[in-house]
Amino acid sequence: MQDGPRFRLPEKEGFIEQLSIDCVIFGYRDRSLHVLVPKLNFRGGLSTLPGGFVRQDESIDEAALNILKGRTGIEKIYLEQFQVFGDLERSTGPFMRDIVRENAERHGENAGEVAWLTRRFVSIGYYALVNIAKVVPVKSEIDDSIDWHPLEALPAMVMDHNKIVAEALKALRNDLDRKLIGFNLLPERFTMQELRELYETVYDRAFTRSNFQRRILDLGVLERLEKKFTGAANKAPYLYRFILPDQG
Amino acid sequence: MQDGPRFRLPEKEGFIEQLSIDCVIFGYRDRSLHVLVPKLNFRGGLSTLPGGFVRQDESIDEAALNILKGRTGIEKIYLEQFQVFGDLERSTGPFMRDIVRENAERHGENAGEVAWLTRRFVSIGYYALVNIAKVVPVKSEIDDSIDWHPLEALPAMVMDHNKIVAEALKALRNDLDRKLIGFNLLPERFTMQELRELYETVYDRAFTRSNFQRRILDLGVLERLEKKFTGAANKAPYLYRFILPDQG
DNA sequence: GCAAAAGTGTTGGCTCTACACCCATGG
DNA sequence: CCATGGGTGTAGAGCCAACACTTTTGC
Repeated sequence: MQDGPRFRLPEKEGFIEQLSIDCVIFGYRDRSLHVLVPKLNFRGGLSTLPGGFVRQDESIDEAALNILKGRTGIEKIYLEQFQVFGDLERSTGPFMRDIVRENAERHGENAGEVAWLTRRFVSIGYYALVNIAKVVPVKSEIDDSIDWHPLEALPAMVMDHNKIVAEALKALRNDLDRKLIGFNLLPERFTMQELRELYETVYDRAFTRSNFQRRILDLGVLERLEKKFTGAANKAPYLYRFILPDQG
Repeated sequence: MQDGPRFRLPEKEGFIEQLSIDCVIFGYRDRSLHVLVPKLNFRGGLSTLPGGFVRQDESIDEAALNILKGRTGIEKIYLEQFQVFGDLERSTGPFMRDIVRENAERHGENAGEVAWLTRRFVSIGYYALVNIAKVVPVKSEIDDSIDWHPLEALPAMVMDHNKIVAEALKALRNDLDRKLIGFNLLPERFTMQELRELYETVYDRAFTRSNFQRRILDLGVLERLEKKFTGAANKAPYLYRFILPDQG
């Protein structure tokens, strides 16, 4: 993790007002899906999803990508827009107001400059899939820390952010098989067992080893590579790599 | 169709800026999906999707519902948020600028008051399913007319609105079977043939009559009602009605 | 009774699942 | 040569599509 410069809330100019982006960054480790969650350096140490705003000169996808790059250090990242959260009640919590007030106290600045942050926001939800081993989590200027949390043990987050994660998981379950995107959660080369365990984790159920292998290989999107000799007293498994179905 | 009062573009106050909603209203008639599309009363008679903005005191779902009510006269309407359109290029067309200029010319008002409409907009796409027979299309103040257009013969629309319809259709195809929502496009009571023809229209392929009937009835969501005597020299079909799977 | 369309039953093929079997690996 | 885990083959169940057969209706 890196330390950012002195904290400063973003300024109003240059952003679309009352529109935000929240990202659910999924990683996979130890047979658990993990979510990358920063903890704020304000009282209570509240957790929030990594998020941001949309600049006037970038598309919403670019905005999401920039947020994701900034938090993971990864350039090419798989992301999917899955839902917009626009209820009235979602922003009425006291937490943004507290943040703005505390910010003013700390820096002796005019709280009015960032008062726009306390307004109601409509937020576009994106989820991202990353190879957890390649991520170097980067905390932002307003974060105390940023860590991977297993889905089963997420901290309580501000506003509706826990609900956003739940919806992201639904979307992931809906997409994983149809869009063949699971590979984004694994290293470039992986064994069939690793892939199967990933599927079992996402869908929270067992897949018969032999049948899973056949089903996946029949898709024709995996290239078989060399064997992986683990030193264990058993047959060495093959490594596989994902190859795109023709079309560049 | 009704005539609104004298045309006036909406004013900035009270809305979230640079955020809009576009609705793809699907109806079904003559074995074709139709979309309700207004034509603007400005030069060229451009067509656009029914749309609107989000008031500060309403959720995005409420905003979409209000737009839909206003255009169809229907209170209870099935709608689904399916995608956000936020590319930079989408709003760069000249058409909104023309509308604002023409409005100023017509009413001798200060174009600056509605200049906010010429800015970049991020738009939330909703699709709605309605019983076409129950809809009384209502044109807005800036419309010349509003009509149902078969999907195969949509007019060219402004900005990316044709693309929005295409994405709405994809979403509908993805949802129709999974969510059992096709009934929203039909009258309350319908024959199995009508339902099958609807499916054939949406998916643009044939379904074997007998197998379709079995598959649908096995879902256990249809109530069989009285027979429908058409006067034709053949067996009278049953009418069916959709019943919600338990839970109120 | 005949044509037309609705409703029901039956057969065959395809797919998925469970499970058995063989193979490689290192001790 | 044995224990362990990976890869492949096979039989059975379940699902789905095609199609045949029966029933109903009005002339």
